[in-house]
Amino acid sequence: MCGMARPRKPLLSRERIVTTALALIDAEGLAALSTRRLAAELGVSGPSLYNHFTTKDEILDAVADTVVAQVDVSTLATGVDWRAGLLDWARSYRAALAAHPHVVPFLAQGPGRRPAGLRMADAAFGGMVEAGWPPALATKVCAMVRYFVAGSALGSFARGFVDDPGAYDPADYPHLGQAHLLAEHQRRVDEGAFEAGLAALVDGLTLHHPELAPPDIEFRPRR
Amino acid sequence: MCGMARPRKPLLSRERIVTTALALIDAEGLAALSTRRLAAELGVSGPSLYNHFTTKDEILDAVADTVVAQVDVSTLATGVDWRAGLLDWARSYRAALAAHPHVVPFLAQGPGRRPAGLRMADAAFGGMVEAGWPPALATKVCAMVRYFVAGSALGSFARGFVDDPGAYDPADYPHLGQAHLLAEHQRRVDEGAFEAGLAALVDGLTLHHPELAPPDIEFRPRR
DNA sequence: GACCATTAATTAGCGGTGCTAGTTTTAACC
DNA sequence: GGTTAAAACTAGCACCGCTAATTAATGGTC
Repeated sequence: MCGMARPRKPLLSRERIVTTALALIDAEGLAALSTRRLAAELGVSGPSLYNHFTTKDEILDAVADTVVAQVDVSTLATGVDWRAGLLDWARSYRAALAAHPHVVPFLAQGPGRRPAGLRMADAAFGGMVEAGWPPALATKVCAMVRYFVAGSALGSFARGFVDDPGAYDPADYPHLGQAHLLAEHQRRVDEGAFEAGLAALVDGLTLHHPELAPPDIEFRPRR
Repeated sequence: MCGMARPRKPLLSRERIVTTALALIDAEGLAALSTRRLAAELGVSGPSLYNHFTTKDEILDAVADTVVAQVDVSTLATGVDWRAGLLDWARSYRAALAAHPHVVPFLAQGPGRRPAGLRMADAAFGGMVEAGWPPALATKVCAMVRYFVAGSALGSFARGFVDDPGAYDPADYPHLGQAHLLAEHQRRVDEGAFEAGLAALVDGLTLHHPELAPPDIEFRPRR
């Protein structure tokens, strides 16, 4: 009779499902995202999700794409200064991923056919090529930025160590006496390492490809 | 009577469980590792595993530790040339992780209390400090190497693109016309990007910290 | 050798999982 | 107005991590 069949107005939409799923993943991790749990969060009963997505993986794909869609690639398009474009892109890329670290393992499978990931790849590769990088090298530059960003967003380095002064016995690990202090400096350590590594990467690339550097950059060891 | 209780010789051991689990993960991915499936692979019935590990996560921890135990940190201990130590460590680190990419998301949660991970962290940090790096910088150097290595082992850049000439419509992605060709050059692209990025990283660090460079290194743009 | 706690296997089963099938009601279209 | 499609539901399957209770062999102690 009235067993809650099709409602007057749809209770679900792809967008609502995706944003709720992302919130749940952020709050409780990838493992907490089950179809029943997500449906409960949406005030709906289990299999209703399958009227909007054919598979749980498809939901995850959509979640991943909305995360990548937050990356700002505008500076890459200027085409004149690849260093500035690369720095801005990498920082925005990392910010987007680090805001949702539990999604990173899924993201790192590559863009595949996800439109936001492909738009980013297109902008990054195109920007490097237009700035003068030969295509084969531009590919590698994009790859190494992805490596560095994904690795830094995948898991905190500092929080990988336990916050327990007795955890690291000096007899076993003579140099880790201060390691338990890392956790409380997480942001400083992780962001500092990312910034220092990114700067080293870009300057190393500049050093190895001086023909692409704008003429006003001078590279000498500062002694 | 004889319903297969305790056998004459133990059928399982922690080591056998771990190596079988790693093989299963390598062959079919993390999701394929279920306790029942692993037990079947070992010729044993389900819950028997819990006589040797208290939890599935504990099995995964042990798997992760055996992967990290493959990393060679010997060059880090020489203490004189941090550049050579860093390069050797990073290459061995990447080789160990890339041999088992499905374990990387788990590994990237940090060493925690896993002994092999801690031995590696101790050797890397200690090696940098002994080579002259101030501890705060040595920490960041170790972190950025982990970022780059984990990111590069997490998922192939090249195989992230679909091997289908029609997958990337030039109207949508004007610069991705050749992207479908990446898959067949996977090794060359991924390893080339890793090597180029690693070299850039190390040379960038050398550039930023000339006081730590051995005197025979000359850094000038080669025009 | 008798005894006994420990160990390592077993089966049964609980609550949770992704997903399918089939049902019911409403909306949208011609 | 009648038909088709859409969007919710319930029931249920095979699998999941893990617990409990059972059984038999081991290793140590008197």
